[in-house]
Amino acid sequence: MNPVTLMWFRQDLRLQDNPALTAAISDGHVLPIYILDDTNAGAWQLGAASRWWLHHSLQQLDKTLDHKLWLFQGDPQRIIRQLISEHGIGTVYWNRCYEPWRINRDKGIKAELEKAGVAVHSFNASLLSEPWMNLKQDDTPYKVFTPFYKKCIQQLSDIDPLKLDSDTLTLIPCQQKQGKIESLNLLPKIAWYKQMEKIWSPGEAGAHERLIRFIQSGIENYKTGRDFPSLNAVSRISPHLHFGEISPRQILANVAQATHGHQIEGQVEHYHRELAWREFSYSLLYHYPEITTQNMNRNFDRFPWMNNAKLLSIWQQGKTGYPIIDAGMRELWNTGYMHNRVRMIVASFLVKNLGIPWQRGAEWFWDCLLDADLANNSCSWQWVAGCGTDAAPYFRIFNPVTQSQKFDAKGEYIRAYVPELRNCPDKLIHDPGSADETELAKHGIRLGRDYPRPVVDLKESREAALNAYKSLKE
DNA sequence: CCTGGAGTTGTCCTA
DNA sequence: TTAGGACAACTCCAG
Repeated sequence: MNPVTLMWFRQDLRLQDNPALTAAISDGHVLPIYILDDTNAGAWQLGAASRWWLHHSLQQLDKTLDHKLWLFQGDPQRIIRQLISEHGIGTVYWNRCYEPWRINRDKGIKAELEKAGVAVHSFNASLLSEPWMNLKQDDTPYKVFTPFYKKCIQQLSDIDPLKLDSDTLTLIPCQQKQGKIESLNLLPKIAWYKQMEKIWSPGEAGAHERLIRFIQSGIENYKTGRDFPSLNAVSRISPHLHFGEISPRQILANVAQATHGHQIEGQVEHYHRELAWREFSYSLLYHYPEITTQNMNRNFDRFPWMNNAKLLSIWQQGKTGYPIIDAGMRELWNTGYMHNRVRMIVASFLVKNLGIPWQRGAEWFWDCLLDADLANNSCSWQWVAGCGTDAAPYFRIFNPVTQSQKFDAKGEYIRAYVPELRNCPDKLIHDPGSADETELAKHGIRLGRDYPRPVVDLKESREAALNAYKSLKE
């Protein structure tokens, strides 16, 4: 009789290019499980949007596993211990995760299992190179992106994804009660996700469809197009990537194959850089786990933040009176996503114009983003706030009106998410707060009633931010 | 250890 | 209208 092996799915909800699964199959009959772990996650339990995604992603995974995915909720150590004793499992397989709390948890589980004579095999399924592999010559981690990127590219040799022949897959069928995704209660009571259902297709198949769409139209204009939120020039693959429905290796291989001979190396290179940013964030998180809450640059610990709860709430709701900000925040709320350019603008606004600590922004994104990812979220917020290692200089403060004129000149993005400005002419749409009120009235907009007045003065708040940063030096 | 060059994404003012 | 420089210094990284 074949031995039973345990395949523990985590952030790798796919069958193809899944090293742990491939290894588990070659070793015996596979018992595939997923565990919703709210026990060990602390402050980083899955946000509401991520739960919606996970629900559907698990549904898809279960389908491709012939409805044999076992689902659990609770502390994985206890659950796995019990499974091993009930099913005589000799080996456990998983792909590595890199969040500090998951690393600690997994270490504990591995230690217990090995002590009990159960073998544990873990693999890299979600990064191009392990965080402890891509180091400087002196074996310390990189703190600056560009040299990290150069090294990262040099090390890329083998990007051939693993192929899985599903005929070789022999799965242990689960009992009725362990097969119900509904029992995980991942969906909210109020169905605010209707919009998301229209836009997104969680799961492995959806991930590949999304990538194909990007390769067919998007990547050929990626380098410049990626800055314009109304264009479809970005991949929108981040939530798929976060849940491991597709691997960076698969992305690279598919992009390379599809663009070969198309003479768009410059565009492809820029896309590679974005994947490398993800690697960089994971490297930073691994080597400096405190970055999820603490300033990398500790000088910022003395920063005179305002902590205005009312302003935070106005920002969250997208009612700041600056249309590009409000459009971004409403895109986030309604679709679980925000275009990268707009993420930078709204983040700069929160931290520098509203004077609110980056952690508050990171928490909101964590709850609202379908692609909420601890490494990317923490590093990106620190970058914007200027307290990261390789951060934007402090005097680089985005002006939401200038950015809007530059990257959404015709207001298409704004109109898509701020319906009350739909009839506002291009000339006024970027900054209705300083427009002539009789002029606005002609287009049916009364400030303070149809659309909010600006919550802060850009010039004043910019000055205040610059002074606050200066005060760090004293 | 020393040295020189470089560092994702901007804005504003002046000439 | 447009182009160029100031904004600050500091740390990182490779040679």
